[in-house]
Amino acid sequence: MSKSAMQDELREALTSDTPSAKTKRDLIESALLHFGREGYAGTSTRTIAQTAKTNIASIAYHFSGKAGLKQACINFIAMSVGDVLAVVLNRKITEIEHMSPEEARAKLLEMVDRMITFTQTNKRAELLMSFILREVLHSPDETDTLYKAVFGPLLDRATTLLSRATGQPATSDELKLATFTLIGQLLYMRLARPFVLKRMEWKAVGPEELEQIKSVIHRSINALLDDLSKGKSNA
Amino acid sequence: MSKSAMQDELREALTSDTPSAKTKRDLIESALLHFGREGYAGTSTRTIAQTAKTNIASIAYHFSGKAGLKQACINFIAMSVGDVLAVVLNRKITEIEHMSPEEARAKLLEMVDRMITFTQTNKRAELLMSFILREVLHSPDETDTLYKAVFGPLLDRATTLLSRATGQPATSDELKLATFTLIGQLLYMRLARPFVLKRMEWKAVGPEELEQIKSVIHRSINALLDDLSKGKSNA
DNA sequence: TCTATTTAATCAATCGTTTGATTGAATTGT
DNA sequence: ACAATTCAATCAAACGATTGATTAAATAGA
Repeated sequence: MSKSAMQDELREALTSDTPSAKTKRDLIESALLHFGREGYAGTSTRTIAQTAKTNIASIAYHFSGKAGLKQACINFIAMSVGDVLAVVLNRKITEIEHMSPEEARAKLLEMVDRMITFTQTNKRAELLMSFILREVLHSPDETDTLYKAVFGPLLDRATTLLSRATGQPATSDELKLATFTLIGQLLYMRLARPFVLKRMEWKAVGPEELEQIKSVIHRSINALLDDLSKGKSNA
Repeated sequence: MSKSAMQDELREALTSDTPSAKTKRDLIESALLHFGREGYAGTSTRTIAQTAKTNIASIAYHFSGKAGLKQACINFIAMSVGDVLAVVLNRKITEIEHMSPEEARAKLLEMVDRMITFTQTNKRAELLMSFILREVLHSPDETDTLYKAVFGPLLDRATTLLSRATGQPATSDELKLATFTLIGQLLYMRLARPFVLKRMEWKAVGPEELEQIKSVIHRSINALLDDLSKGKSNA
């Protein structure tokens, strides 16, 4: 079964209004919450079932065990984040390739903006990021689903925009690596939030703080884009 | 008891050659390994004791339980990483404040270089980063020890260098936030290694790949420094 | 009715911790 | 100086609690 077919099946299984679909949804929702907060090993099936207001045996019945429920969570994340990315990256790569440098830069910054807003303000984003990060930390060799459904397309679009905005070939190693520094900045700003709050003497990240973060990352990315564009003529 | 006093005590307790010191060292070493790999909840005291080649009861005896051993690991990290930083950041802040912009930029890049090499190549660094990240993810409100002993001093030095290199005041929010984007780039490049390897079609990060990473991050940071320096005259 | 789903109860296994016994090296008393 | 005692340290064994999984009976939906 192909990746997208699996996600379509999952989507249908979760969006229908059969009683079984609701139980599945509740279980995934609950598992996502607890896995993200306490980690996989730190979460008991009883806790998951209790939050989902269902019986422990439901986990085995619907997902054939705790491990299956985790995999369902991964698929769910791949699906839902894929939806978010579909909005952000609604343009196909071929469209991007015909953009002017200015247009591409604006699009890239808009995409970065959305990602910052999502990571910094969305409550569910916190759980998703925790879940993904724990998965990468614990099973770095089993991140294929997440890469193919989330990070692969994201990196593809970002690198292509970066290429259009700077005039550098999208195939160059430097540009592909630069994409990581670009995304790394904004993701780290969320991961290290406890340290950011301490350092900036903030109590929380509200609208004002969000704008400050956006401003700094914009400036950093614009500087990098300018420099990479210069490199075009230098090369 | 002050933080440094606690760490001095810990250092003495671990470096002496009494039988108890060796057992403590072995237990912390083992716990660091397993906590970093499988997480706190995912690691059993039996596994820890087995790797440390001692009895399970030793954990309760020396650290009054699993939780105490985790705290000892945190203190150990704060101590050892503090030592690493002491070498990297051997200059006092007052010395930095008398550097020329060129000198400060060179020092900043040298510091970034060391951090990249450490995070990308040091085997222990992988465990430390995993441990720290899991801690930040799971107990964001209990990261005081790590902040005060590791990230606080690091951010202080980096921001001061950034200030000298750009002419911007070290107290400005923009500069303090820029420090996070700076450090975030290189840390993320290590955290997201599974994705970096997939994207770059690398099998591992060897000397050549390390140089490519350094080159890109150097370029990104230099671009940011140039831009922030321009901002001095613009403001 | 007949299948799909939920439920309470129970399973063996593993969890962190505690126990009491044992060791050998200090410390004490004479 | 030497036996008596105390002490820190380690050990195997067992504790009650909790884990993920499973069962068979009860319930719900078509």
